[in-house]
Amino acid sequence: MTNLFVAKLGGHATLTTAEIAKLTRACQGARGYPAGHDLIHEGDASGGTFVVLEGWACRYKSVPGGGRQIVAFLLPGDFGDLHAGVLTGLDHSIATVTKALIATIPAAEMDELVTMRPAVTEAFWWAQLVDESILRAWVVSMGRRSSMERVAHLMCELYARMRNIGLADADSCEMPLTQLVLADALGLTPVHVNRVLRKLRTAGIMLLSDGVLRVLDPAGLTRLAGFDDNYLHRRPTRTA
Amino acid sequence: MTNLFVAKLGGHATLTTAEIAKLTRACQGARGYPAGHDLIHEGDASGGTFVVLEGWACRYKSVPGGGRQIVAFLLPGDFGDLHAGVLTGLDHSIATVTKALIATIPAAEMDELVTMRPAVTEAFWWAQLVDESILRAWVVSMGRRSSMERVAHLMCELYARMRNIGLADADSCEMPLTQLVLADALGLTPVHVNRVLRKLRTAGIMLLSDGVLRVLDPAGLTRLAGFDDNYLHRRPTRTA
DNA sequence: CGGCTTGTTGAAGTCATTCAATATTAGTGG
DNA sequence: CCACTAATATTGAATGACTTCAACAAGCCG
Repeated sequence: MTNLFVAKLGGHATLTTAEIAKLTRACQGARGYPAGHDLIHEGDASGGTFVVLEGWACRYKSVPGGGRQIVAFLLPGDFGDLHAGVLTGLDHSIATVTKALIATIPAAEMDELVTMRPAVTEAFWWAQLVDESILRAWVVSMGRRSSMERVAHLMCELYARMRNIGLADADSCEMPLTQLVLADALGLTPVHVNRVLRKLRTAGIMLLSDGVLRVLDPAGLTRLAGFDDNYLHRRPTRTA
Repeated sequence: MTNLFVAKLGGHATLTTAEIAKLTRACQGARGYPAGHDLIHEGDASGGTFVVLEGWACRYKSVPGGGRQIVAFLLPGDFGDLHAGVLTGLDHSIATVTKALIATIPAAEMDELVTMRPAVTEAFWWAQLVDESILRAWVVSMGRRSSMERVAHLMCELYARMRNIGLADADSCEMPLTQLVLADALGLTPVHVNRVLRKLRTAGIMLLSDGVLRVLDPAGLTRLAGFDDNYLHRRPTRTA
């Protein structure tokens, strides 16, 4: 199986064979974790960068009162904080969502990769900017979309991202999110997520069950969500 | 008056005199704009970077149906997208909130600044990461806080940021936001913003009027908001 | 098998929206 | 400087979206 981390970066900058080798090697020490496992916790000093090789993870912030708000999903090929060496402490936590295979790149090695190789630097910049762009889309969803539109939009985002890394079929993909996790991500209650999913199901728009998303009416889903994938910035400026 | 853009970057990396001069010079061609003026619009190819020297600006995304969601406020010293040359098109718009003095740095010049000078690069990285961190805090606010907590949290954020750039008094600062703009930022209706502000006023917690925020009960406001300023990452890692 | 997590549904309540009307302020032109 | 107009602020009443509380079903793991 190809390394999706390297593939992702390589898709947005022309990497030399040496750079590819270096990035691949940095992922050698990957380790498996169970679902729901905290990789790093809010307040910790950041000791490195996590790269998700298989499975899903998420960033989240705890809220006074006991709950949490998920602020991003990390899919295979995505990585955690590059904050290492730049910011003081982590302002959020990272946890696995499913059983996952995670590589940990030490801060020093990461620094070297990011600093020394212009192509790699650019690829990281790109990834960082896309992350921020997704975050802006989340704010829009939370602020201006109804619960149904919000669910639809998240499904569109995740399906598009899965497709970008070759992990989606024509009208379905893995979506290993419990309704509780969805609620944590969407700013809704699990109960309401359940009701919204039922509505989407009975409306013949989409179906989420057993960790699989099936899109029954792609055009309808996109329209409902008000989804436009341009914010995922698929294509790089310079043609490889 | 000092250039807050240069001051901000200088606060997080040790800049040489030459670098300071270069950054300052890049802001020479500043221009005034009226309030509510679009500096760049969603979908445009990004032609440079905006630096806010005086006044306030915001990033926003339009939503199908006519409204908009503000996703960030740009205070004096803040700058718009560094996306130039990395991403395809802009996924959001930038507009002035008040009458503002804005410098426009051409993409080429920006590239040179960002790429050639390690200290400047690092400062930009830092600023970018803080922006993202603020965005995460917004998602948490929208997802998990009541309208009153949300207003309180935004006031805390903006007051803290104003203080960081030396534009706040002990218990008050400029806050040139209409209730309509606040509503666009908080994902609420203007009517409800009005009611929340009244509640905060009659509770003796804070007072927002005539473009000025007066914090009557700092501890109470912070507690209500669940505000912890560590996500603004005030201090850099390397001691200057 | 038994316990735990996840999913499902109903009924009641709350928070924020919507609609609508009026007051206040600010900006503009005579 | 005043009159006029538009933008902003304020308040009430009714509606609606989502939450809360509660109960139960279904699947999964040890």
